[in-house]
Amino acid sequence: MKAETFEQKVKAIVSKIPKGKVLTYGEVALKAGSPGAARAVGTLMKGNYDPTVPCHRVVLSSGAIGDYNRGGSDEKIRKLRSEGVLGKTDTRITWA
DNA sequence: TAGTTGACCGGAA
DNA sequence: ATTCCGGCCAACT
Repeated sequence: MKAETFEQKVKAIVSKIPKGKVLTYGEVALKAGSPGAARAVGTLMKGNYDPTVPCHRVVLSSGAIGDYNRGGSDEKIRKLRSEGVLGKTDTRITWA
């Protein structure tokens, strides 16, 4: 076995996020095997973004968007609206 | 090895 | 409703 870093695990999980859906950092961390490591997830993202990892589909559990290494929250929101996750004027995630 | 940092989370004032 | 605080985890220096 090899000791994979969270970076590898998180990347695999985030890349598995279906289109039109978003996960929170806490959810990703939970699936990564470490519940509560939401900060660690963000830490890895900011230093390791990948074209195969739609990190723009990862948002804060509070409903906020969070930051983005590719154009700020504005670009991130814009992508989420393109996915249909956010409304045309919505800038926050809304769960049922 | 230990210390610091950070795209967070949740509760309290 | 907004703002402040502490806590959690992993990576970086």
